Order: sequence, then C-alpha cells, then structure tokens
Amino acid sequence: MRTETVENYLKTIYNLSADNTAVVANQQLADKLDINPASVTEALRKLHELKYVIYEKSYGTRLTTAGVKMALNIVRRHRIWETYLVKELGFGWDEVHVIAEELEHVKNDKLINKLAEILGNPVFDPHGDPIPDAKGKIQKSNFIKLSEAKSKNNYKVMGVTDHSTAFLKYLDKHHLVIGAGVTIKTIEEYDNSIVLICQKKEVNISPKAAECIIVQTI
Amino acid sequence: MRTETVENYLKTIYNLSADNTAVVANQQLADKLDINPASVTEALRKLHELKYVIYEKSYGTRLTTAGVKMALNIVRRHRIWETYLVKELGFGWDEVHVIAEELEHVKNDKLINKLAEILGNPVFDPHGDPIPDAKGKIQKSNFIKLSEAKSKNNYKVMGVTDHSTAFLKYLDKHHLVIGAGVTIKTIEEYDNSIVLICQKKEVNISPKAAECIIVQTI
DNA sequence: ATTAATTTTTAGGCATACCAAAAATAATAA
DNA sequence: TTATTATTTTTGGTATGCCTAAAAATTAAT
Ligand SMILES: [Mn+2]
Ligand SMILES: [Mn+2]
Ligand SMILES: [Mn+2]
Ligand SMILES: [Mn+2]
Repeated sequence: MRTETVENYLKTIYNLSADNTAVVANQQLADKLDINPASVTEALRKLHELKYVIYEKSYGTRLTTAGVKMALNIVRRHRIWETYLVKELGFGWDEVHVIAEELEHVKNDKLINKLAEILGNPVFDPHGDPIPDAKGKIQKSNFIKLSEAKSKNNYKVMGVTDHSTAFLKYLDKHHLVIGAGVTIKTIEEYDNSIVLICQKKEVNISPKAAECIIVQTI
Repeated sequence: MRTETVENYLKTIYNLSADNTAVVANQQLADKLDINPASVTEALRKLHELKYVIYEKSYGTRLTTAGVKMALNIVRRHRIWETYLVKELGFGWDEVHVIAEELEHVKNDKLINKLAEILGNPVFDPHGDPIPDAKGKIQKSNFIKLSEAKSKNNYKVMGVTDHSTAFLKYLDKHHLVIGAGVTIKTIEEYDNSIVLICQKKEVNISPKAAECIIVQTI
C-alpha cells in the first residue's frame, strides 16, 4: 500500500528526523501534517505493520531501511519538481513548494529522471536542500545556520529551512537569495539578533529568521 | 467538493457524451471507470446533489453548465500535459495517457497555462483531440472516422480515439502517425475491412481499428 | 403479450483516513 | 516526591468511495 497518505507520513518523518538518527514524536507529526494526534497514532501503527517504520509506543518513531528508501524517493521527486518549476517554468522559489506537494505523488520515475536530466542532474533544490540521486544518495555539505555565524565573518547564503511564501518573499526583499554574499556586522548579545551587510545595505535579522537561513563560510 | 473522484466522473461523462447532447448510461461509466454499477449509481446521486450533473433515475446523466465547465478544465489539463510530455520531454504518444491521468489532478491553473504558453497554445493534443483554451473554448473540426472514408480517396490522419499503448504501437509500426497521408485502396464489402496505402506500403485495417482512426479529406 | 436478458437500484458491508473526548502515560515543576 | 502539565493512546464516530448479492425496472426477443 503506497498511498499518498503513506508517502506524506514517510516524507515528513524523514524531514523531522535529522540525519535519520533522532526519533520523531507523534506531536511533531501531528503539527507538521496538521492532523489530530489520535490519527497519527493510528497511522503509525499501520506503518509499523507495513514495516516502513519502527514505532515504539509512547516513545517515538524512526524509519526502517524500506522507509528511508521510499522517503528518499519522494523527497527526490519533490525537490526535482521544485527545481524544474523554478529553472524551466519560471516560477518563484516562494511558490513552488505547494505545487511540488502535489506533483511529488505522480508515480512515474522515468518522468522524474527525465526532468533531472534536463536540469543537468542538480544536487540542490531552489531552497538549498540536497536532492537525492536516483539511487537515493545525497550530497553532504558543511553548511551552518546563520544563527551560528560569527561576527565580522563573510558567508554565502546556501539555503533556507522555512519554505513559507511569507518568509521567502521577505528574503527576496532584502536580496537574501541563494548565492548572495553577506557579512556579519554585529550580533546583539542581549537577544542574538543579527545586523548583516548584503549588497552594501544593512539588514536586521531576527533570531527566529537566523535559524532558518543556511550559510557557508567564504 | 472537488475530489479526484469527482474530476474523473465529470471528465468521463464529458468524454462519453458526444457534443454534450447525448445522455450517458450508468453502464458506460461503470465500464470506462472500471467501477461497479452500484457505485456509479451512488456517485451520480451525489454529483446531482452537488449540481454538477442532471441525473435522471434509470434514464441517464448529462452535465450541467457547472459540470461542463469543470470537465473542460480537466480535459484541458489532461491534454496540455500529454502535449508537454511528448513535445518537451520526449515521451511517446503511446505512453503519455497514463501519466496525464495523474497530472491532470494537480490543482494549479497557472502551471497549465505556463505549459500551454511554452507549447505555443496548442489546439490539438498528441492523439488529435482538441485542447480547450483557458476559457473552455474548443476548436471545431470536420474530421471523420476512417471507417466512414470512401474508396480511392486521399486522407490525412488527424487523430485516434483509442489511447491504449497496444493500439498506438500498432499504428506506429505501420507509420500511421498523426499527419500521415493515406489512400484508400479497397474496402471489403463483406466485413468493411480496409486496405490502404501509407508510405507506399499496403496496410490492412480491421473495421474495429478503422473506428478508432480519425482522418480528414485532402 | 410474455418471456428473457440487460441494466439499474437497493441493501448491507468493508477499508481508509480522518475527528473529538476521555483515559492512560510521561515529563516537568514545585 | 508529589502535583501539574503535556503527550499519547483508546474509544466511539463520521465521510468517502468502493464492493457483492438481490430486487426492481427497463429493454429486447419470441
Ligand atoms: Mn504530499
Ligand atoms: Mn525545496
Ligand atoms: Mn484521472
Ligand atoms: Mn490525448
């Protein structure tokens, strides 16, 4: 049974479980999927029976090898579609996520591989997230969150972890797009808000926003 | 409620009701959708309540204005995707129908219009079926079925009404692709099978196949 | 006009995927 | 450690969309 529901659960468990080491709580899933916790319990019991997850009652859930495999496949589809929508069809990075949420469920890997080929087998999507290859292999990176950046250093924006239209439009406004170079001017000790320079202009970044911007030292 | 199920019923009723004049029988729907007649009865009662169809018990069903509108929108999506898959992504005309059956349900008209624009707003899909424009307007044509063709006349292949891979591959084998010119050599009086010339080669067409090939006089 | 065949509808069920409310567990604070 | 809060699970329902078997209605054949 590989329903859209199953695909969405596995993808979400994958996304919530950093490095696939951490166990995912029911509550986290309920929040992300916008579903009642009672329904999550039910679903996890079924996914456990299907051998896609190891669900330990009242403790947490992690993916099995089969679960990871399917999750990677869906994540690949999602990110390839996002990239295609931006690069080939002219959509903005702030509008592709919702569309990809639907397109990712179209069951045809030849289609995905064709799109990937046209795109030159990209390794990162428009939000800087790594795209698994057809075999499920993912490019490793040494990116950090902007909230972990040090004063006076120079960085390049590599990605975001919040895919909401509101956040991405806010970034666009301040030219904080992928590839942009930024210099940390000051970090406010009191609340960790950051003042940085981007395109010669000062931008004030809240700690919350800094958590969602991924950068690399340059 | 615009579920995938509703979309599939409306699209199928539209496709079965030539010119939107004929009433569609439950049986026809059951056959096309590969669903039990009892389920069809149920579904039609609901669609009637939703005001998408006028369903007269034990008589037949036709689309309301709202129903036609939605059907045309789905048909447009389906045919635009088929065209895009063939023209831009290199798929064969025999493999795109099943993929489009899924893609047609992705709810984003900006996406469809973008694809249409890239394709130059095509008016016919890879099987010769007319593509409704964004407003639902359809190009009229004076095509006939090959089964209605007359001996000694010349025709151009304009489309097919059977979208199965088997049939399309059979046509490919005899070079009976869209745009191909054919001459009717003889029509067997006994069973109406046709012998035609295509690319200087004789091809024997069964009455069943002739029903599914659409041509235009040249 | 009957009979026979086909189609449609009704009736009773089943699986999936969700929910709200209450009970049980676990985590945190006092 | 006990009390409070938060999370998880159980229980009992709902809506959708499908099914089979049997009854009713329609259509076709004799
Ligand atoms: Mn999804
Ligand atoms: Mn992304
Ligand atoms: Mn469909
Ligand atoms: Mn077509």
